[in-house]
Amino acid sequence: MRDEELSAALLRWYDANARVMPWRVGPEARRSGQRPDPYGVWLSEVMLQQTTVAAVRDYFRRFTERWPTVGDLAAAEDGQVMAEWAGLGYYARARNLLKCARAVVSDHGGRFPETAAALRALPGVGPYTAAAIAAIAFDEPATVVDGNVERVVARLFAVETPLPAAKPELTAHAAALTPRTRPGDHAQAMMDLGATICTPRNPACGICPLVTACRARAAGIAARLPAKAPKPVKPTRRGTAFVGLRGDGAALLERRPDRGLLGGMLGWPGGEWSEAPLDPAPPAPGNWRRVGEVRHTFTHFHLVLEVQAARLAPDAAAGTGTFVPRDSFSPADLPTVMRKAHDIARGALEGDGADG
DNA sequence: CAATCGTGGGT
DNA sequence: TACCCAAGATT
Repeated sequence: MRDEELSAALLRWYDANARVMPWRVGPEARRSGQRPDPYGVWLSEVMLQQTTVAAVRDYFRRFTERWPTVGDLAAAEDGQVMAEWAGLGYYARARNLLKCARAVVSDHGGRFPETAAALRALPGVGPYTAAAIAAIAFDEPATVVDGNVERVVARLFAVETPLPAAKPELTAHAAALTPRTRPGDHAQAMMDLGATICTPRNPACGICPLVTACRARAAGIAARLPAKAPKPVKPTRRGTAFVGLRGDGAALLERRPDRGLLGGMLGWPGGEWSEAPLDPAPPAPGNWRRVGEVRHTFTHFHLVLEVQAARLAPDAAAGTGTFVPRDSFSPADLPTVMRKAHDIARGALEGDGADG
C-alpha cells in the first residue's frame, strides 16, 4: 500500500472505532465542523504524558470544572494547582502547566498559539505535545510521534533499530504517513490503533486495518518491536518521614523545593533519601515513635521510608516545616508516597484511642 | 546523549 | 514478585 492508502485505511478504521474521551471531538462531529477547545487539548495532552487514559480522566474532569479556561488556571494559586495534581505524578508537569497558562495569558492574549513551532516555545510543551495540539486543535499537518506511533511505524516498516536511536527513522516514517487533510484525526487514529490493536505484548493483528501492509507481521516479528535498550537496575534508597499531627487536625508539613523529586509538592519533614542516610532530627518536640514503613518505587530507585508519628501539643514549635490547618489540608493533596506515610501514621495514632 | 522525573495497572 | 509499560519534557 502507498502511504496515502495506509492513511485512508486508518481513517476509515478510526471513523468506526474512535475511542470516546472527555477532551475529544469524535470524527463525525469533527467533520461537521466542530473543533475541540485548545485549552482542553493542551491540558489533556500534558496530563497524558507517560500516563494512562484511565488515570487522567478524573483529573481532567476536576481541572476543567475548577478552572474552565486557561485564564482561570493562570489566575490560580500555585499550591491549589499542585494539590489538584497530587497523585498524578511527574510534578514538573504541574509547575510547567501553570507557567504555560500564565505565558498564554501574558504573551498571547489568553489564546493558544496555533502553530506547532509557536506552541513548542511554551513551558512543558515538547515536540510531541506541540505537534498534537497543532494537529488536533488547529488542523496543522504536524507529525505526532508518541510511544504508540513509534510502535505502529516500527512494526509497519519493520524497523529493528532499538529505541531511542531509532527515533529519527520512526519520525520520518510517521511524517510520510501524515495526511494534509484530517491530520488531527490521523494522529488520534494512530494512537488509538497503538492503544487498542497494535499493543506492546500481544498485538491483535487479526483485526488490524493495516495488517496487509505490515512488514513486521509478514516477518513474524511484530510482537518484539520496537526494540528497546535494556534498563538499568534500580538501587534502593532509605529515608524517614515525620508525620506530626496536632489535636486540632493541623499537620506539620513542608513545601518541597521546585527542583528535583516531588518538586513543589507538600511533604513530611525528614532527612535525605539515600542508600545510607544519617538519622534525621525530628521537626518538632514530641513523643515520636516508629509506626511502620512505606515501600514505594519511583522511576529510577526503590524507596523504603520509615514512618515516625507523633501527636503534637497545641503549642508545639515547628523547627522544620509549617503547621497546615485541617481546613486547608487533605491527604489527597499529597504525592502518593507522602499520602501512604500519612495513612500509616494516622492509623497508628488513632489506635492510641485519642481522636483524629 | 543520558539522567531525571511518579504512579497504577497488567502480566 | 518483578518487570513492563503509558499521548514525554527538561537539563
